Amino acid sequence: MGRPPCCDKTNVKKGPWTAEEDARILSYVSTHGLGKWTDVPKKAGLKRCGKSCRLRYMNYLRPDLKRESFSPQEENMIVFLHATIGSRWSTIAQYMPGRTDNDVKNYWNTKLKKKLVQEGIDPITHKPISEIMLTLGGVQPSRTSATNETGKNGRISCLNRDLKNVFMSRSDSVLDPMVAIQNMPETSGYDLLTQLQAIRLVADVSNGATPMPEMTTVLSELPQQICTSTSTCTSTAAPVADSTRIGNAADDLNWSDFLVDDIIMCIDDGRHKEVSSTPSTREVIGSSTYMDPMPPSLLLDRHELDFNFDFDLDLDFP
DNA sequence: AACTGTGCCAACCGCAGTGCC
DNA sequence: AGGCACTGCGGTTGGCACAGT
Repeated sequence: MGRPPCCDKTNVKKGPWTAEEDARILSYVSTHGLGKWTDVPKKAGLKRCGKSCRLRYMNYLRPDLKRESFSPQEENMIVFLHATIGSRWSTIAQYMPGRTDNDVKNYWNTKLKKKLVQEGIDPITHKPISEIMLTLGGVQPSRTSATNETGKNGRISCLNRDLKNVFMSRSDSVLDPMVAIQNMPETSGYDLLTQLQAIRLVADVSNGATPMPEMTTVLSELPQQICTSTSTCTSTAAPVADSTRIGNAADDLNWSDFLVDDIIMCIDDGRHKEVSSTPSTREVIGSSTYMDPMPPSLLLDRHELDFNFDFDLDLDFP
């Protein structure tokens, strides 16, 4: 037996909203505030489902919504967060003031996905498409085919290949994340551990977890130029991590920086356990195998570790 | 001008999570 | 503990606008 309908479907209007209906919702919200959406149709005199009212307000009528198109910084932000936490649009939207989950989702589906494919990156796994082809059936993509697939000039594929070579030539780093960390070159701005902690914090917050006090301390100790406090978020969405934060330096990023590699390593009581990176990010992040010192989701490959996490992480917590 | 294809975005739908009784 | 109501999320769809033929 299925779930009962949330409202009387036969007596509910569907389709585009009229200006009058919008005005009624705005009037209702200004008087009664947010919440109790099931009461809204009755009290506002609308023949709409409560869910529909909520959606209309949150996605269209909210006063803090941005109308302009997505900036390159926002694009980079979405790609990065998608690579980190998967298609958790509402979480991603929380890091983008003025954007709704629907906005982000639509933008991803209509623009970013295609853009990544054009760059030779699989939008689901964030791996190079050529690499996936190798995995699926051992097809060795030729230079020409790689060129054709990227739709451009294979620039990204070549870059990935080159990075891969560096990566593979340093198997010691690959096999032991701690060795990898020790072998890491100095990254500009602040150290790798801090970067990883910052990534973990983002993942934790996105996973609904309350950040450990020491994590927020870590962030508070980040260099001033990175953690510029420009928070002016006006979003009504709750745990708002405002801002401009990841913005600034995202300009310098290339989307290949967000590539996820084949193998990530778990530390298991000192033993190394190889796990596939293919399960969805949701599974990884939500996994009970989440363990210290570094959770699987944060055992990023060399590419990502080299990634200069030069975001403006200015996170506000409730 | 008419038709077709494509892109985009608002809205819908079904399900999961949560809190209350 | 279990049922119910409500809220929120993510996937999908409908339809409009525009470009191309």
